[in-house]
Amino acid sequence: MPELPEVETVARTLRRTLVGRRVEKVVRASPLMIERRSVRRLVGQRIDVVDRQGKWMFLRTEGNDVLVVHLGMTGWVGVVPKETEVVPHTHLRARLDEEGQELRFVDPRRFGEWTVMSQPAWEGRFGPKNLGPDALTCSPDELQARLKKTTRRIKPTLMDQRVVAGVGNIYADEILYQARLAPMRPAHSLKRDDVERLHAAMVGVLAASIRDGGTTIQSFIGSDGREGGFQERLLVYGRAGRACLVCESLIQCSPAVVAGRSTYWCPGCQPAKGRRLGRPKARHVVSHD
DNA sequence: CTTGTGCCCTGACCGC
DNA sequence: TGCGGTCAGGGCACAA
Repeated sequence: MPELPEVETVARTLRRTLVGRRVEKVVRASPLMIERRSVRRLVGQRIDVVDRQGKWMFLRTEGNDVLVVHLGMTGWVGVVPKETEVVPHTHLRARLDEEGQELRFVDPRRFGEWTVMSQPAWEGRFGPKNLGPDALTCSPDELQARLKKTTRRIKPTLMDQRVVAGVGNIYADEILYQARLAPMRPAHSLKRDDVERLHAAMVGVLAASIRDGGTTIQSFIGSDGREGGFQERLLVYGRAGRACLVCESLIQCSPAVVAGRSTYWCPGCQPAKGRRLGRPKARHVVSHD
């Protein structure tokens, strides 16, 4: 469930609590998720930088290695006092040079990733061919150029991390709703003003969620132990059968738009291609300020 | 190229 | 109270 805003929330906490510290000793590393060679490469290294691109975190060490962290669905990473209770599914405990502090990685579902690799290996795996520009900093022009190249529907395209990095199922629905675009519209059919609305909605929704510390639906907890607040501002996700807050049409839910993934949208505000949009409403994009 | 399916995995939830 | 079934979904492999 962590998407860009949740990962950014975690990254900001790690910049405060982990950057500049050295991993002195790994107390425990579960072979279920963490390779021995990753542990070997990490021990003795200082974490210098926490980068984030989309849902991926890249922690650079002084030895020019990269600790790749993905939270998957249920991942949690953070720095805690070593006495802190060890919760189930804690896959890594590492002692830091800061007295009594421990770096921990927890992931019940094990959809996450925790790998230490060399810089060249990192470049091979996360080059521009494999991971698109971060959704927060992708320009409207770049977004349009990327959407133009494919006949796929806009929702799966937006969720394709090679196209733009950071948007998952929940935010895709919120973004398309605010942009008044039907999720099944072919990506290459979007006109300039469609893309401009899409870009504004994408940046607006993601930034608003970051300000709220992310969305906590089932499980997301920040590195500082706090839940997010954006779940209270979701306008379509999870609202199937309820009235649209703008036009009062019933919110639809279908798993058919993206294979196996639930998709929520408003048939009134997000008409399929061919139907004209209704009278534009100045306040359609709900302000999160 | 596209779409669909299934897998990984656990916990929350629902109906009986 | 308990038990089995279903669902959730990020990323990926694979088939059509």
